[in-house]
Amino acid sequence: MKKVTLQDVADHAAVSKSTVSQYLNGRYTYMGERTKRRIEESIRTLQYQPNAIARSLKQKKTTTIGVIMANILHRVSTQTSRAIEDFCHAKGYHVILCNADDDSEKEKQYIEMLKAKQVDGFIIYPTASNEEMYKSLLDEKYPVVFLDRKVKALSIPTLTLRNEEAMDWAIEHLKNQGNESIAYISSPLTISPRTERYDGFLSSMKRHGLTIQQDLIYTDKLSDSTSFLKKIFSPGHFPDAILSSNDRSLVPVLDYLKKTFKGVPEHLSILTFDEVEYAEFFQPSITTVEQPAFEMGTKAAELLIDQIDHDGLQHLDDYYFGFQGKLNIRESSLKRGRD
Amino acid sequence: MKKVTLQDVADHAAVSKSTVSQYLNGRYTYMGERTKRRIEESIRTLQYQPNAIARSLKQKKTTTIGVIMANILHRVSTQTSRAIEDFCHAKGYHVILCNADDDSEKEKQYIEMLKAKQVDGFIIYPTASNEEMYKSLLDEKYPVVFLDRKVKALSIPTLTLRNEEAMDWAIEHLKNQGNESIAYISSPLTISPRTERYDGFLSSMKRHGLTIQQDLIYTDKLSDSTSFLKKIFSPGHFPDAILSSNDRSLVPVLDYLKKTFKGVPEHLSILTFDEVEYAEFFQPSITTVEQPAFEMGTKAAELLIDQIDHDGLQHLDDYYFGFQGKLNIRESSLKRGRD
DNA sequence: CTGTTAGCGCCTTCAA
DNA sequence: TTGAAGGCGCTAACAG
Repeated sequence: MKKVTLQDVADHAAVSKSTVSQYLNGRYTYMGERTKRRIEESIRTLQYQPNAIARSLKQKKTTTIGVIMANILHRVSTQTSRAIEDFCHAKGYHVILCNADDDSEKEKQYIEMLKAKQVDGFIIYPTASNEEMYKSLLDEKYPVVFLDRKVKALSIPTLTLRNEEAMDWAIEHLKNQGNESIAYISSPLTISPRTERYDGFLSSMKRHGLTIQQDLIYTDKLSDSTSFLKKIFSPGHFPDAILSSNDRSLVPVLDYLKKTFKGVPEHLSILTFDEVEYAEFFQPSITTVEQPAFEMGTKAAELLIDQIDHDGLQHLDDYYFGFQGKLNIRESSLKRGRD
Repeated sequence: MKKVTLQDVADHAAVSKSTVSQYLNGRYTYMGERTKRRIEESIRTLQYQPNAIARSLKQKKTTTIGVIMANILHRVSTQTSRAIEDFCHAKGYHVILCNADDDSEKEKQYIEMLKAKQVDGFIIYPTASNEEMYKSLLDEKYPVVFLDRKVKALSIPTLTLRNEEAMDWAIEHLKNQGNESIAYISSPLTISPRTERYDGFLSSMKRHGLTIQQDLIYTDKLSDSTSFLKKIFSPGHFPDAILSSNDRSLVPVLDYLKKTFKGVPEHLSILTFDEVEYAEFFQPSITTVEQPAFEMGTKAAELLIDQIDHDGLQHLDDYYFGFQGKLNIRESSLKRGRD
């Protein structure tokens, strides 16, 4: 079954290719009612479907964008990508999703491939070490939006959670609930959300007059965190609370507590960044700082498509868009849950 | 900054376009060492990047596949899509992800758009009512693979969990733990996994000599399930166990139990289809039937790309691929957890 | 109001 | 071993 082309339709309707093309692109202005009808019918009977590739070649526009994220398996990424897809679909764009796993080589490779595919723009969760690549994208006038992480000194719209602010609320809440010594667990401080949260933790602790205890702080590979947990959760050391910098770093904590204490001790508060699915159903339910993932994804797509449609990056007064976190206060951090 | 084309490279290297094209496609066989080197250098200095769109137009191949799923927010879909993406990336393919939300109109629209974009094949979570569309895909020789749901009477490779088998294991396990009266909750029986599980439930109950109590069975919109839950979880009615047909239908159950009993009563077993994130950390931890999502995604991609590469659907002896579920036995279904 | 023409950037015979 | 020419399917002037 051969593909039917514009030419076929033109033949069938006894008009020329360009007339059909006009019709397809809604340039009816000067078209005879009869021609129009004939074309319409030919299209229907031949089951003609335009070839978007050919059109793209001509128009230098693919109505496709590339999204390069760290890992779709992360809940936040999933939600963000869904929001992006929804927005794009509404605007007639398609989304090619790539998982770079925070590997800058892989990221680079993906960007190259997507450029070859002539995508109209990029939404990227930038890795730490690919500034060159990003700069070249800018040089080539590719519309780009960054999500979740900041890359300093590039005029690229960037959307992130306002980490310091959210951290401050978290600390304040913990303090209000009577927690004095607060432990902190995070993956290595390689990307901006982690450093921002960590810095925010330190400064907020200070601001609230709480003592920062270095031996209650862990910022290294989670797979090696057991001895840290063992140390801080031993008699005499027990912190009042533990603050986890994202949903992944919560896992070893819960794991350890479950194994060692058959649950969360009454006198321990838990709070984590990132919303956890079914957090309400934990015992105790877990207090979280939730990112507005849908909002952020939608906004990212909107900014990108804006750039694409006004072809070229428009100058923005501010390239940074901070989003407010939401503190979901649940049992795990409430004083009254524990006396 | 104009895009540099094959022509530019040819000019720069003082050869013709076709020679450069040869070079790009690895047809070195008869190429002079010097020409080769000149081309190499020109490409480098001009930073030439081939235009995949132009190539696609000529070759009628986009190395892009379309994936149409119900909803990426579902954990299983996320995992499957990640597996698909990984496999495709390894094979040099790109993935366009679409969320049809089990809406056959939306699905149709997506398929049309992806056809226009000339994707090389489809992986689809078919909705109930789009047989026409699927048939036309087959007629047009599009490689297609179905995931998770069966559409009868179409020769399309289909991958699903072996629902009846998994259900049988679940029932057997529950029975072994001393559960006699088992409640069942499911969304409306619109797609094959739901009907298969439901049918499996009925027949397995029978086979194990357990009484099926109609008033303990709910197969309707989850948003309306409260009165059902209220009824079965009232004194005198309480079932020994409740079996949830997927992760979504577990939510109202946990929700109700949490609100009403401040947790899961000692004497109630819970078992759900679909793995639940952090299920181990629930109190009690939840017993689940896990789908091998990665395996299924990988296999789906493999089957599809196989079809694409051997262009045209190859005849298979059997178009059905059943995958074994994994029963993750945790506290929520263990007798000893409760006496 | 409609047809002719000339590409978009690349690949692919076929000659040279 | 390399080049010239034609065409993939569509769009966009410019004529007519």
